[in-house]
Amino acid sequence: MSEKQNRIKVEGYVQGCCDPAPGRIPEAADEQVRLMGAMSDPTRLQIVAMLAGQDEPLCVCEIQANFQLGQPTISHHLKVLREARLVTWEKRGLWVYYSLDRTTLERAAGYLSKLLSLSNSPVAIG
Amino acid sequence: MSEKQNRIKVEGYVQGCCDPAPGRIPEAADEQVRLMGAMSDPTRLQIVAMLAGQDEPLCVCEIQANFQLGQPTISHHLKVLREARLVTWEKRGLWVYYSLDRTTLERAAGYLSKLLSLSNSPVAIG
DNA sequence: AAGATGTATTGACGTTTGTCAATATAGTGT
DNA sequence: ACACTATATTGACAAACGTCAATACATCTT
Repeated sequence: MSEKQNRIKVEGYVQGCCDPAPGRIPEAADEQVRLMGAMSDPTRLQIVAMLAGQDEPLCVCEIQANFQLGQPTISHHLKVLREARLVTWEKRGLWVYYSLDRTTLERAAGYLSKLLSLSNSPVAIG
Repeated sequence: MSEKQNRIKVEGYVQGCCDPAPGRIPEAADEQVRLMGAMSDPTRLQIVAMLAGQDEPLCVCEIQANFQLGQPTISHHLKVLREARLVTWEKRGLWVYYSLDRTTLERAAGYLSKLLSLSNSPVAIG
């Protein structure tokens, strides 16, 4: 009554050795997957970090000047960040200015923190 | 003396319209890119979330039972999480048990939080 | 109206990624 | 020794991704 031995045989061959879900499956966290994906490229994460360190928005060429990448590539990365809602943009004349969408980054940071706090809550001691 | 007009012409054609780095470029955050990459797949993020909600480690088959994916695919995702040091593993008899490496997840959460706190510090009000 | 400039879009191409089927490895029980 | 089981590894393949060159679009200047 202690060891793991709940294998289930169906019609002679093994269907699966263990029960599916332990506790509960946390929701799929669909948005979080997209956020992590948006930040999983070195260029994009650095753009996010650049914008995070800034009070004023940055125009595309200012951003581009920090990388050895062509302008279309930077534009592409900015589009990914835009679609993930990690940045907002605003057109002023010829220039387009990007800034960090802090509420979105807060959701990402908050999600990871929530995961960390899921199971180190002080449980029953008796 | 106010508008953006610092284009630099070199030998007749434009070299770049803007100065490269504003403030400072935050370090490349190499590990963070790998962490985000490891969590940018729905299956892997859900595995992380599952482990986060658990006090006891989970064996591979328990994890697999929550997905409609083959065993080699789950094994592959676990390998990615292992290499990112987001999980630790331990072999007990036939089974391999995985648990969350909280210190790594803390670094990821901490990094995002640090980005958020970069520029909303109370600055000069005069 | 015409040229120049900042940015976005398109299309192409090589690389990486997620998945599976097949196989290998290691431990268990008979 | 042999069958069985849990997990990892390998190889293949299609889909997604990062990058660039070329082009389009929008705005400014003259």
